Amino acid sequence: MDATPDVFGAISAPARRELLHMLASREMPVLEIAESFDMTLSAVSQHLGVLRQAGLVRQRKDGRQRLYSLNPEPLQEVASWLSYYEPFWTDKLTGLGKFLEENP
Amino acid sequence: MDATPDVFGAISAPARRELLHMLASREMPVLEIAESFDMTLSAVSQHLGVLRQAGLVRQRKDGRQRLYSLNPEPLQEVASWLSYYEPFWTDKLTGLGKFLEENP
DNA sequence: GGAACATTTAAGTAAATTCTAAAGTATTAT
DNA sequence: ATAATACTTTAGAATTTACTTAAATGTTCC
Repeated sequence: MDATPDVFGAISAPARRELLHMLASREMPVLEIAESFDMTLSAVSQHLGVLRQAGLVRQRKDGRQRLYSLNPEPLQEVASWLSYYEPFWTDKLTGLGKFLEENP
Repeated sequence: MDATPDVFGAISAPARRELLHMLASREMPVLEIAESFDMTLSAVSQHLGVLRQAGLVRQRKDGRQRLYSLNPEPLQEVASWLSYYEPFWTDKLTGLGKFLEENP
């Protein structure tokens, strides 16, 4: 029950990144998702909960199943954070960065 | 002493993201870095250690100081992970994604 | 040499994370 | 109504994390 929707924290666990990757292909119920994982259904459900809190997945009720699907929007926060650093490695390749660093 | 250089884990802590941001401007010794943080010098040093294990910062000895600098290359792993999801949110905006989802 | 400085490492603690097993809640089937 | 299914939630153990304080290491200054 964490009120903070921490995207960076949510994607820090490899298992959760795998979950996102699975859900990128299509909407899926928990049982089907859990088949691919070497952990309890309960553990998978808990991971999905974390992703949900971060807004990275959506849940939809369909009978007794809960269908989960990817909601990639919050990843934009990561993308925009990263975009700040992108020039650093592209510049390293072009040599421009070195020039700018030496001429502030 | 974790042997795994986990970039995602390294950037998951807000304090460490701040550290990276600081070091993006220039090389700095630990004391100067720590001034901006509301924690012990020791804590900062430990965070820098985590970043170093992930390869995100470089350390250089200069007299009794250790000068830290940004090494953004490992962030490319995050960038390439993210690039997989980028089409999802751009497509949402253009409407192309919806079409592709509906016509698999 | 010894004191002051810059930093790391060690030791300990509190809190958060990740899991399991078991119990609880809906929903469907008989 | 009962039983089975699909899932969530709770409770608890084991591990990891994020700190603090204190001791240890290396470097410069006198």
